[in-house]
Amino acid sequence: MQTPKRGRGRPPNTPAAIERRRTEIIEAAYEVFADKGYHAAGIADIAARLEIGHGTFYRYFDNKRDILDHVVDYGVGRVLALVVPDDLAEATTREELRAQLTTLGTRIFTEVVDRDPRLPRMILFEVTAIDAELLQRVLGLLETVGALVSPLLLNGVRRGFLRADLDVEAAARALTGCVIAGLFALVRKSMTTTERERYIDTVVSMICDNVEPKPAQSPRGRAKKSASS
Amino acid sequence: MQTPKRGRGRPPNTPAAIERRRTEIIEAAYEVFADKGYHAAGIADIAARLEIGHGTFYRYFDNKRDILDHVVDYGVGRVLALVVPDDLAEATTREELRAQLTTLGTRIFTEVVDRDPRLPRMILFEVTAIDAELLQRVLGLLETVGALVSPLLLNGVRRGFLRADLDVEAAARALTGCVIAGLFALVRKSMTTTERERYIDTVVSMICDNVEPKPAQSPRGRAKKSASS
Amino acid sequence: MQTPKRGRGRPPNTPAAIERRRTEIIEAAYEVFADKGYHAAGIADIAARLEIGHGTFYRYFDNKRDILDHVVDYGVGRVLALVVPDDLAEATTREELRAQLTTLGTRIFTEVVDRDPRLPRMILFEVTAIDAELLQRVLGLLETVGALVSPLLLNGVRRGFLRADLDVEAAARALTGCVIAGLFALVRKSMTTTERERYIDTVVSMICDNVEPKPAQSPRGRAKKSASS
Amino acid sequence: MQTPKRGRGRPPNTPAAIERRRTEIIEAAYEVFADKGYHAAGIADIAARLEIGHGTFYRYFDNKRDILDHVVDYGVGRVLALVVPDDLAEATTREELRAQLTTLGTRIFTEVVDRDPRLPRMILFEVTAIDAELLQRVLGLLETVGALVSPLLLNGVRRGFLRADLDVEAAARALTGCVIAGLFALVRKSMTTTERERYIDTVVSMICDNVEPKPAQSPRGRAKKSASS
DNA sequence: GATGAATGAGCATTCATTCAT
DNA sequence: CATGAATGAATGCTCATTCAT
Repeated sequence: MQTPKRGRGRPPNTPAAIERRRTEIIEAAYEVFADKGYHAAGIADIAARLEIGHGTFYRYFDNKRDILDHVVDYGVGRVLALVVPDDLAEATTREELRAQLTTLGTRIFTEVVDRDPRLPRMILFEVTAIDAELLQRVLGLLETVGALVSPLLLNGVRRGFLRADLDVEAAARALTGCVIAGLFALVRKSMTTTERERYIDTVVSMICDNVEPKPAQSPRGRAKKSASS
Repeated sequence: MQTPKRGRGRPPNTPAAIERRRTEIIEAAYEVFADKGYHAAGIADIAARLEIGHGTFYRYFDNKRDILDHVVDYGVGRVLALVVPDDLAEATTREELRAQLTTLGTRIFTEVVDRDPRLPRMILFEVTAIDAELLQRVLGLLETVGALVSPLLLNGVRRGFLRADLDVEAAARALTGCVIAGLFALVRKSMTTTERERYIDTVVSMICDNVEPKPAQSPRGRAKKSASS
Repeated sequence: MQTPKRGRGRPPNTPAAIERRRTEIIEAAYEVFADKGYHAAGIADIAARLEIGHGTFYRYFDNKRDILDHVVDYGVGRVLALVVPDDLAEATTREELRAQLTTLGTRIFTEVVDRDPRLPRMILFEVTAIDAELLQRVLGLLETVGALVSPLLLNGVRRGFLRADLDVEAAARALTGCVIAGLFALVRKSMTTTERERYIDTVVSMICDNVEPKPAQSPRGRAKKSASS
Repeated sequence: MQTPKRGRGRPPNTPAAIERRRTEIIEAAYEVFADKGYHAAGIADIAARLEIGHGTFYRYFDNKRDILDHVVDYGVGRVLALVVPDDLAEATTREELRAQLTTLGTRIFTEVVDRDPRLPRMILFEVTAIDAELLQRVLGLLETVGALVSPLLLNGVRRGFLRADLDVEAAARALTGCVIAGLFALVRKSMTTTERERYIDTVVSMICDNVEPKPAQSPRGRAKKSASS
């Protein structure tokens, strides 16, 4: 009955090999958690996927909860690697910024989501339910991501192609929210390329083409803010 | 062999009383789930909170999962009751819309969140992790809420105080995302009134003061929109 | 949700009415136990079948175990009524006995089993598993039934158309066993009329055409027993 | 949250050891079920009897119902091992058959029952009540046992020392029934050796000394059946 | 008398974790 | 180091029984 399945028998001795094993386990755990959810998944599932004994798991991680932190790192790392990278070049025109943000958005929805649609669900919904600490961690992560956008906006304000009185922090958070809403939508059901593009355009425009409120109906009032800047 | 002794019997006999009891249990479950999380919570906790036998729970709900649906209804109902209500009056000017949206945002962050900060966490993070069905349900709910905003925007477009080419659907979704980001921030840590106000202002402005992009590079060319407006 | 189903509202006041109610409950219990088995059946099932409150059950019977005794009585009573009755007339010839036994057997397999195939399963397999007492009771019942046959055989011996040295008790028990085997077979799967007849004939013949063993191999030896009789 | 401390770990690693453990558990389950009955018995009882954790039980069997099949195998195996074995030698005379059957009967009542009087009760009354499948299984088993006798009888018919028109199938079933009746009697109360012997003799004689019905007693009457039919 | 709301003992089952091999 | 056998805390759920109405 109990197939006396042989372990892999690849004994990691060197520090490097140990690290490799840890990574394997994390990846396996990611897969298992993504497929079945944290609670429904068992350590045995993870071990089975690697064809290692489940006792072995505990040689690399303290407990089930412990590995989750690493899985989050792994997942978030994957996102950031694909999204954040390079083009930190400061935009010099509104259109450059528009292009930057559009690229960013496209990447998130394409690179990330298409590569593994379970990822956003995993991070946003699976992990956040485990305990307060992980929730805070993920929320902090999102905040951090938002913080990455701030400089771009600040640069726009400084260079004058974004409205001078823009609350950069708030706008960055709003932008993050727009991304989240997009992810929510994708978790819910897939979107066509056109839908994605239009959504991204709309959001980017909300940032880039956001002008100071005109003195409303009031006839000849000069824009007050331009003066103050 | 079996010695089930007691049977005190405080009997909700009338349909009304039964409904009351159901509500009590739902509220208790809400509290327990909000405090300990769905998985950590036991039926016994819910029963204990009401000082009823845990068998009684099963007279009113089929099982642990069953009540969760009702808890969601209860939670969502609370939100909607506070937020959605009346002011369906169509805005006739940009400033009216701005006011409408600002009020809406303020309500969400104040009425809802201040009344029970656990509510958004419960709905967004606790419930969504249980199973695919509930996840879809919550996401659908958010979509629905977004759909409620569309008419407001569409009205603005029709009346000419929102940019003519606005993708109303996308903008509504973006707006929803901004709300979510705000809730995320509030789940993470409380915000000062000023912070909230500034965030709301920023978001509302992103919608209301979003103009059609100028012909890009073209130097000092007059904004075409200004002409059309 | 809980359809507040009204009780029958037929309040048994007179002793006769009370007895009628008891009988109703016993019959309902018989049905329920026969359908679902004693353990799988609940008091609620019995009550539901009669559309009475399940508390009412306890006004007529002490507990679940208690009613089983009555159900057995009811079931056994049905059998006996159909099988045992009248023709106690003493057979005067082997053929008369043969006819008597054949009739008896036919009745058991036809009247009883055809009328309710669940009955033998109920008595033999359901009830006997409950506890030692009921097991003994059913076994005693079978013994009793066997005892009813003894006189018929004894009569045969006395009149000389059954072998003189027949162990009447043992034969009666054997005959009972043959009936039981038949019932087992019927519980297992239905039998054609022909199969039944052949089985009955075979069994009856084993009783009626059972002669004293000849002195074994010894050729023409006189039957010793005939001398002793 | 989870503090599953222990993990002593006496490890049946080899397939042989695993099988041994399985057998231990089956035996323990047999004892427990025989003593308390299936429903009254708990997995904990079985585990306690072996002084193992009750979680261990589930390493070897899927669930409570699962092991019952094995317990039946175990019980039936014990019976068959003691009863069925060897002497397949074909009888050449009626007396040899008589001896064969007598031996068989004696074995059943002595070897089997004396060794563990609970066994027949277990198989016939405990197991058959669990569910339809097990009931059918046991009944099928009995049928099979009956089928083992058929050849013996058929042989007798062929050799001419059993009546030529014997319905071998029916007779085998009847014989099985006689054995069952004997077991019933033994479950009810013990029998003296003499009682057993007389019962066996009577039954065996019913088979071996069963002759074709004479044309009845009626003096010069032609065989009435041929006439009347 | 009838009712059914309430009750909680009881139990099967899961699975993270330990540790002897 | 790796393993997986053993473990038992923990929990959802059922249902016979009681008793206030």
